[in-house]
Amino acid sequence: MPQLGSGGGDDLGATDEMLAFKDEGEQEEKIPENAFTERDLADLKSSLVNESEGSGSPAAAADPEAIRRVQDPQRVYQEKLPDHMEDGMKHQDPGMYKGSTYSGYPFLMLSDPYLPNGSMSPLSNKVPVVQPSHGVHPLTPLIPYSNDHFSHGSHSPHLPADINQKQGVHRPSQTSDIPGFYPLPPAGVGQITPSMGWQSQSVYPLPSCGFRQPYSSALSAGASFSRFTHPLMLGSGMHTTGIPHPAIVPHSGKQEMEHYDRNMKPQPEPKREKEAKKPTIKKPLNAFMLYMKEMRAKVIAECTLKESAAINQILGRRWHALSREEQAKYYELARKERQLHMQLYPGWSARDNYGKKKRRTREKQQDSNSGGKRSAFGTYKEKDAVPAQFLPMEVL
DNA sequence: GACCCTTTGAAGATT
DNA sequence: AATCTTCAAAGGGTC
Repeated sequence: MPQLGSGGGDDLGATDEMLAFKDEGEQEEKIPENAFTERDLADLKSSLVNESEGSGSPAAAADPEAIRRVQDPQRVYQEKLPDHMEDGMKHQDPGMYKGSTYSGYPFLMLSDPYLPNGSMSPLSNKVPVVQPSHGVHPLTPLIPYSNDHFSHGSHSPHLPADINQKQGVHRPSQTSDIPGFYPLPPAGVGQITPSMGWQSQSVYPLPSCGFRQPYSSALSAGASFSRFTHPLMLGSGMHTTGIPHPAIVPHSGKQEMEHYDRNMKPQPEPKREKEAKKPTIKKPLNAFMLYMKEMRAKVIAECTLKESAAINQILGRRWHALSREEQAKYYELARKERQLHMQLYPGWSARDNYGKKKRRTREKQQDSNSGGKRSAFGTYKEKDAVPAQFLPMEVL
């Protein structure tokens, strides 16, 4: 999705987090989900086979999602508000955050599957967002340092006070803000209404992918938990500060190890020291990645698919089918994720991981890119895939 | 075993 | 400033 005036340079990457929500009275734009999810798999499979479908493909033109999008030109994904506006919206738009219970960062309210005894929070059953049906919270990666390391002390559900000192890299503008990043709402965790949980919403009321078997949340939950392999649980992903973080990837052999401090010059190391290399710090997950992580198990269960490429296509469509409110939640989670990432690894840059994934066929990627920059039209590689009459003015 | 595929978003790099 | 490139997750498939 193209960023509109992303401009980087934001204090904490706050340019992405909020979508421009239009009038409150807007008709619920959630498409009849089943109408297109029923076709997800069929469409996907056919499209996978006929990957080079023409731009005028009837299937593409008839895609309800596309129609929905183009019929709602005011839904401009890339329109995002700065933080202060976002915050303003939060307060001014109780409907968006469902009764102002969203004033705090949800992950502070998470039940903690990593409790020493493995038990869930007694509140978990009240907070769907905390305990998704399939057990993978979009902020799952945040859990480890949210509870274990943020709950110590009454004031700081955040970072150890000396973290930046240890890092040796300072971002004064951030550090001063740290205490305000994850304010616990006065209401506390117990007052989160189920309505705020997108899991509780009937986003996918019917099984998708054309499969009739109902989605089994129990199965999904079990599957999710069983497949859940968090770095913390694996005993790795420990930050140098002692804070475990999922972004820290232990030396697995696949990726090179690199010190997270890019200010340090890479030094030729003896082979024997390779084993002691520090883990790679991964990029924080963006909103869509969080959404994928959350919903993947569900799609797999619904569609009995395992191929990630196919699943991701479905998820991409579903992502666009989400209401702005629902997407906004993920943008917010992603923003918090980035904030926390920046606090934990002040010297880290996405650049640090450049070159760690070797691309075998750059030409393909260039081709795909040249086919049209990715846009709010998602999987449509060319806008012509959508009849012109459905295209927003800005696209025409 | 490493990379591809596939998605969107963020951020760095390049033009 | 606009555009391009890379990586983040995931797991079956491919080489």
